[in-house]
Amino acid sequence: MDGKIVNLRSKLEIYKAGSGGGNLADCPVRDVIQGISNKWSSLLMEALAEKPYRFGELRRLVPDISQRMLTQTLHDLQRDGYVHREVFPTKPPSVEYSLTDLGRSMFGPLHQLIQWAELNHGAVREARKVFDAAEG
Amino acid sequence: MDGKIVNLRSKLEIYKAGSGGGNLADCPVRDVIQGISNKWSSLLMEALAEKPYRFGELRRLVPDISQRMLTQTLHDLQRDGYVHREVFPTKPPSVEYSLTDLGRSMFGPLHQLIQWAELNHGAVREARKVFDAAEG
DNA sequence: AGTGCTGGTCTCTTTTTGAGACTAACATAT
DNA sequence: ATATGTTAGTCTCAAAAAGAGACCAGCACT
Repeated sequence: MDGKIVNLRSKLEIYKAGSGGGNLADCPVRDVIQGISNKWSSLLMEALAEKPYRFGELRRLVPDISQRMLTQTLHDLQRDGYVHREVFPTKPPSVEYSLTDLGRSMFGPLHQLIQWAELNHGAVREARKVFDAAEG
Repeated sequence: MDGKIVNLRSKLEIYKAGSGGGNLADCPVRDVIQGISNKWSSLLMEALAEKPYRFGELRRLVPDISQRMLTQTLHDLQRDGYVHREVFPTKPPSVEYSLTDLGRSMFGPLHQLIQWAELNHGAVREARKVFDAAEG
């Protein structure tokens, strides 16, 4: 019965959940989603899901990210608890980035979305072509 | 057997899929993911998954989006084939936005991610608190 | 004649991102 | 001994994107 209520609940309620007044603006779900909805997060998560990487390896793996944005995105992913950063006292020092348990947990659904993109990028590209042709 | 090969394939390969030289830079999957990895797309998809909305309704539903970004995000979602835009010849004219089949298809995995965020935003917020306390 | 509603566009300012030089400490090559 | 490369960044400045808010046309209602 409670389950029924949950099912009937408007999907938007999930976005509002936890913000008493039904206010979308300061919503914890948005807060979390926006942390991973940026240009580089999903790509770096995808890389680190494969195996841990060092800073320079990631830079070579993703050649069109700037060093500045790589630093910053990794920092943000670490702050949100998805990524673990470990410094090894080699000379010169090396830093390894790996997914935490929380990161692996989040990567599950993220990977579903990436797989959808793999299967459907043809449809999306076709839609764009049609749209661009129609408006000029 | 083919399934085994797919399973063994590096996860990053999905991101590279289709770009012959293994080049991540112009990859169709990135192209699609970046179309929905921006500040407002997932929120508007969530709203339109509930039911079709008119422009002004969306604006009131998401009070902190600027009119300019609402126009632009809806335009981009329409271009990628997720959203249908229909103009009704009322006075003044009204415009209704709704999900297409492709949009509903994409919303499946997206919604999984949003649900993850709902379940885990506590952990993320806690991680941020710990991180911020540790570095000052 | 004035006001309001519609779904936008235009301009200006602030924020975010990108490109690239610069750092320090050590290893290796010349 | 001196030059060069490696590491993981930071710093500065330019370019792009986003936000704030004025403005628009067409019509209804008062």
